[in-house]
Amino acid sequence: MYPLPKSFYQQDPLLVARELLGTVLVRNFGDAAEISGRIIETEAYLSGTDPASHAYNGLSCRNASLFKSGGHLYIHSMHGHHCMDIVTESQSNPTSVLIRALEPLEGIEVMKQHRSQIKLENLCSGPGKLTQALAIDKEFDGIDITKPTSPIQVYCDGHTPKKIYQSARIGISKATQFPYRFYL
DNA sequence: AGCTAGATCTACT
DNA sequence: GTAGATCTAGCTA
Repeated sequence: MYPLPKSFYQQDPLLVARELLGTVLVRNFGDAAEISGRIIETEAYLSGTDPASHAYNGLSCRNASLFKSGGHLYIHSMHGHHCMDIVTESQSNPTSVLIRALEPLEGIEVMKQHRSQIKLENLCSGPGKLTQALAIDKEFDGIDITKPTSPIQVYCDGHTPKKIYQSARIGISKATQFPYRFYL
């Protein structure tokens, strides 16, 4: 069980999206409480050629975190929910990986409280659901998750996925043909 | 100040 | 599977 290093995130988002599957996302509250879940669904967003990316129309106030280096978070709100991206590559390449779904591991009772839901499969099975379950909001936009003090970390625990599926991305209106979604 | 788009969720059928 | 609720940033006037 070791945290993924900064160099891991500074690679191609398509590779990072695939390799993140099966790793463990940990939400640390500073005290004993901890929530974690295994990443089971991701999507890659590219720069330049990808009209679906929030970076496509250039730098603005809301997407500034996308223009940081790999290993930072990009949190954006929409439809009354928050979505969480991990930024990939470097400042000159505003790419990222959207975390779409987790399999709950630790802190399931706390997740249920955050979500007002009791069914396990409803806790983290969507980008807006998992941010709510882990109590992630705009406060976390732009933080560096490779720092040991970060309240959000991603660990590799040696788990290797059996089979990785790939398909078109979900919930977008542009560039829907690119198969940049990965899931277990 | 008003309008729209947007990487969604829930409850219901 | 579908409809309706939901919030915010960014744009236009």
